[in-house]
Parts: sequence; C-alpha cells; structure tokens
Amino acid sequence: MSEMGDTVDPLSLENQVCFALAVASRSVIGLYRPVLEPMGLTHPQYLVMLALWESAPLSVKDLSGLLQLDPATLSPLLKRLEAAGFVERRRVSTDERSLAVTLTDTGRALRAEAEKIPATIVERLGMDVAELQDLHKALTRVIAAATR
Amino acid sequence: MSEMGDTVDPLSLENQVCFALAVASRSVIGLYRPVLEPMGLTHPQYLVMLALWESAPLSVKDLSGLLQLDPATLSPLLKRLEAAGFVERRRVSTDERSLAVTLTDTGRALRAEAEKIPATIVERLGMDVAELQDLHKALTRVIAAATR
DNA sequence: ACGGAGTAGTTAGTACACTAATTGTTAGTG
DNA sequence: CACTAACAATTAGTGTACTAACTACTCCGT
Repeated sequence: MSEMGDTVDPLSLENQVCFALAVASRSVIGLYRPVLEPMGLTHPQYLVMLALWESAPLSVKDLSGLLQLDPATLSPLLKRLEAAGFVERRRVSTDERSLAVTLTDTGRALRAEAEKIPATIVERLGMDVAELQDLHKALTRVIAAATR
Repeated sequence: MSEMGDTVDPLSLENQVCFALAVASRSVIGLYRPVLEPMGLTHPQYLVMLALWESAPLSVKDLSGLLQLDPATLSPLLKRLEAAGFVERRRVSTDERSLAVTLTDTGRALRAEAEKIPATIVERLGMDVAELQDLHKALTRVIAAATR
C-alpha cells in the first residue's frame, strides 16, 4: 500500500544528515564569531585554549588527540596563538621531538573573559539546555560510530 | 544537597556542543572522502551536485541560499566543478548579473554513481536509520535557532 | 655502539569558508 | 532621462583542514 508520499529521495539535499551536520556546525560556530573576535580568537583557537585551560601543558600530539585535528592543522594555529601572546611553545628537554604548549599569563587571564561565553551562546541560541544535552549525546554517538 | 559530582565545568571541552558539532561534522565528512574521491568530488562539491541534480539550473545566489554558503566560497568551487567537466557556467541573458549553473551530460551521468552513496555511508556508520532521523531533526532545530 | 624502525612536528600543496572590497548590471527615483 | 542605490558575482586576504613528503630525534636489537 505504498503511496507517492511515502517515497523519499535518498539524494535530496534536505535528507542528508551530513549536510545538516555541516550547516549546523558552521551556523553555531558563526554564533561564536562576534563573541570570540573581540577576544582575538577564532573558534578552533578557542577550542585549543579550552583544552589548555583544562590541562596545560599539552603536546601537539595531545592536542591532536583531544581535538581530533591533524598535527599539520595545529602547527600553524599554535604559532598564531603564540604570536598573539596567549601561548608558549618549547621543546621538551627529555624528548626533543615533543613540543610543550603552555599558557602565558595573558593566556591564563583570558579564561576569565571566556567564562561568560557558554551562557551567551546558549542565550543567543534560545534552546532548552535539556535539548542541547540530548543533541550532545546524539553527536557523541555519531562521533563514536564515524571514528570507529 | 549538591555534591562535587554535580558541578559541571561550563568551559570543559567535553561539555561543548560546538565542539561535538565540529568533530561530528568533520568525522562524517571524512567517511565520505574515500567514496567521493574516486568520483572526483569533495564533500562541498557533492552537496552542490545534489542541489543541481534536484533542480538545475541554479544561480550562485540560489546555491548560496540552499547550501548556506557564501557566494565567495561557491565562486571558485564552481569553477573547479566546471574544470572537472560536471557543470557549465553561463550568464543569464535576461539578467547579465546572474550566473546560470547547469549540468553537463557527464555531470548528469554522475548521479547514477552517487545513488549508492547514502546506503554506503549509513552502512559504514552502522547506526539505526531511526536514530539518524532523530539526529537530523535535532540538527534542523539547531540550524533554525542559530540562523534566526 | 650503531643502524634502522618508529615517532613528533613541520612544510608544501590543494580546497574550503569567511569578511571586505571591487566590478559590472539592473532598477528605482527625482 | 540621469543618477544613484541595490544587487550578483568575483577577487583579495586570512585562517582552517586534509594528504603527502620531510626533518629531527628516540629507541630497540644486535
């Protein structure tokens, strides 16, 4: 008893989860832009700072694992963070291959600024915190499935 | 009666929805890469092709609206699609400002190849279709909230 | 002690993605 | 009709993001 209305085009743009993911990611990051820009950070740089505020020092490899980003992406990003004065890069004396990324005083101080950000974003999104938590759970499952 | 375990750090990396979104988006797009690469497409190019298969011709402005991408991003992308032979770009005679992007025979033929992709990806993800539909709905709500 | 395998980061090259400025075209108003 | 505001697309410039190739260092086994 299938009718016309039941048939779905698997190639239609609006049915693509990958498309929804890409647009949602770009849109939400766009919400951060006006908040981060006055602080002198891009969104990926903000994520690096979050990681460092949580547990500095970290090596490029550590950050790569935490943020799921290629070392080749992080390398120039970290140089820009260093140029901005938020971070220091120093080779580890016990293993000269490894790079210890640490926070400067300025970088540490920036955390106080950043503390307002999550609430600001949630407010601008205007969504229930519960709904966001559900979404976060769903995204975590997708990440697990995709990186398996 | 709040305990230590109840307190959440709003700046911890793992609590960030924006981070989960970014990683999920990159991870899922990464799943498409080995499938699209032999077809000669990147993921954004694939999305443009989806839009065109659905309703060519489209102007840059149309595509910009549909894909939520800046015209400045699409302009070079479309040139690459033209160079690859999938697409043609021609000014509209009734309005010389507008660019009509149409499919070539090769571009149209590519659709048959692409028809296998959604099933392949869902299979590689190994997630329930129902769960993906729920996620899609949640993402649509976020997009609506973020682009309001 | 040393030579090769493996590891950590960087560099090169391609392709998005955004903002701001530019070019060319159309349309609206005095 | 002229002229200006609005519009469509492109270009320039910065910053991700990926793969592949490369450098420098460590570790392991003989």
